[in-house]
Amino acid sequence: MSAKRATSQDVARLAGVSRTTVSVVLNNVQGINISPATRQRVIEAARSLGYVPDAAAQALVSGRVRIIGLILARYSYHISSDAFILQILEGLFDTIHSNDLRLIVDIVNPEHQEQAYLQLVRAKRIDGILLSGPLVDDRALKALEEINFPTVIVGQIAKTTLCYVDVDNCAAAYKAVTHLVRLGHTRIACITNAPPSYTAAVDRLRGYQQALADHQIAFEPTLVRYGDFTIESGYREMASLIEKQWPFSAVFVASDTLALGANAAIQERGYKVPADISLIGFDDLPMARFMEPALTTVHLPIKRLASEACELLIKLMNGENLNCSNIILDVDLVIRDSCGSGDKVI
Amino acid sequence: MSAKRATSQDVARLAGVSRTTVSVVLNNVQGINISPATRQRVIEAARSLGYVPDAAAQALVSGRVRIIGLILARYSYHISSDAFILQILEGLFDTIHSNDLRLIVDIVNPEHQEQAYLQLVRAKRIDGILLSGPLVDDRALKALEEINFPTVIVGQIAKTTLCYVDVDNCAAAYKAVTHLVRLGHTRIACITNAPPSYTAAVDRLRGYQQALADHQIAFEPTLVRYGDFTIESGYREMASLIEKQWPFSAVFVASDTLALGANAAIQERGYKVPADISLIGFDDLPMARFMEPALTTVHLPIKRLASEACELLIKLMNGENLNCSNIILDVDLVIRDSCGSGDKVI
DNA sequence: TTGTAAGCGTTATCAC
DNA sequence: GTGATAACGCTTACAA
Repeated sequence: MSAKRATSQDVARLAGVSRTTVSVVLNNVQGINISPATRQRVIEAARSLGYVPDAAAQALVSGRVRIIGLILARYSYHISSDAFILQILEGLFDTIHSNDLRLIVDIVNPEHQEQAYLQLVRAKRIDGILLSGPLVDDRALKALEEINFPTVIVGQIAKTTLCYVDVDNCAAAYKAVTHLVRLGHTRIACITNAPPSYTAAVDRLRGYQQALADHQIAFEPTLVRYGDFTIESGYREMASLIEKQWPFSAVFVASDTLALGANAAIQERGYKVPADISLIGFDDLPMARFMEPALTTVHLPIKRLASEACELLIKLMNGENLNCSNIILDVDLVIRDSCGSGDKVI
Repeated sequence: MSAKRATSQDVARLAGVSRTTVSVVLNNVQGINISPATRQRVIEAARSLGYVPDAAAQALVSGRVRIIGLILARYSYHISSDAFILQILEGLFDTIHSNDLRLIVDIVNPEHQEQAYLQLVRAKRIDGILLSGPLVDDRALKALEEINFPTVIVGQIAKTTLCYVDVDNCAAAYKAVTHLVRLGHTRIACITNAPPSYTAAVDRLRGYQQALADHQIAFEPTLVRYGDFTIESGYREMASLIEKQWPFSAVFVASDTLALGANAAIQERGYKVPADISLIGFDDLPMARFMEPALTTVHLPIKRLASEACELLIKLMNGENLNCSNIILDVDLVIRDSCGSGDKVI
């Protein structure tokens, strides 16, 4: 009884009409007049049978599955400390739900994503794709472009004609470092969020360098370190920075996640933040305000980034041809307690 | 050209065989002998055409979609600070991938989850369901039980015959609080991870009380506070605890997320951890080791919880009828720097 | 060994 | 206004 699902046939039978009528009524097809009585009977029958159309059958005939793919390009062992993902999810669900869509989430290794998510597209498992994370040159992406598959990138990526939604990483980093400079710091180290193969990392580093240059501070290559998305890398690179004994009084860490690790490295070595070393982050994750000390950082509107991306994608899926209408969101500096004056150098 | 997907018909034509043969070869159907030459030709044709079977068509005929649903019962504004979710995801993907499955993620409001995820089941969008989070009494869950739909709960839930995978929350909390007692603390406060309507919260509180009782420490209702999953609630309840001036020297916070907030509340009020107040958490999230001070906590094997749950679910989906074979994983105390001796009471 | 034909549950096109 | 009928792309008895 519960075992056998009701089909539109069953509904039709119960309502005493044909399957066509059931479909027309339930999908609210315009331009066809169904008598209110019949309409009512069908709706009633559908409800009493607990009828829900079979998604596969609908997909087969309509060509659309009403599922969006969220592809996270991440090393799988990174995801558990990547709070970014959570904000994307939170930003996505409202839009997803209000459009009666579903979300398939998958993770692909940034190094060999070949085919990985293309398979979803080829099997017609998704109608559109949201790509997040450090995507470098990628053949699969090229394929998406070629077949003109609805795709939006959350973040950025070198040379592509695909839509993206992002912040201006360079400008954001510039803001952060300028804040440090204004506080009087002249020896400012930098720990990137990721290796230099990732555009976001490069852009943030560029913002750092530009801020330095615009304030007549010489760029010291020895003061920059490359992180790799993890808290651990923030800890490790900060420790290395301290050990090398190059004098500096502040650090721009291009990710709050790494800043958490950096903060621990500093304090475990007996230095105080911000008295000895000023620390500025990037992202403004929920935990930033609760770090000890509360982290000064650049606020990224990640949830909005995600929902804007999703809405853009939906337009694309509806066939609107907005070629490459990218969206760049603004960022704000959030000043808390991790930055002090730059009159002392360790 | 790229526009039109190849169908099994196309492959058959190119290989000079029938669609049946294509299906048999590509699905590696046993018991049917196909000449190696033919087999090779089919495979070759499929590759050269970039043929991937249409998932909807396969689903329609096979009755299975090869998709698992991960349902997160959360208030949407909680998810961005719920690092738990990330660990679940990380734990899931390996199993998902190696079984050629996909994952639909959805979030439902714990208060009215009616129908929300049942719709996925009814529309046959998923073959099995993984439920995480604070699930209270729930009609939809009853429905799943009735139709015997493959379901595994990550966590626990009152009165259900559904499978679950969890830790012994009570025992884990007992371990944490006993650690505090052994350190000499006798005035131990408690902040739960969630309101008392959630089983995990109640179990952890019970462990706390039991540890107290077993060590002849009187239970003080005024020393317990209820959190609500968020960092903010940890901060708020800790602040309230301090304000009330009830003497205590240690706090058991039944969630690392809340412990982060609690830690900030303590330090912002000029108290030191652990010199003035000892703090012990629950979960051992990746960030716990990097808190200032590094947080002593109970390690929950969340990734394993997730992968075990997934494997159990796969068995269920394969029709193995292991009725209610629950799995309870062990937890370990992780001693770091947030607990000191209990000889002082604030 | 390979091919033919039926059917999965919808939606959509037309006559009626 | 409503109801047959044909797709959609695949798997699988069954026949050759």
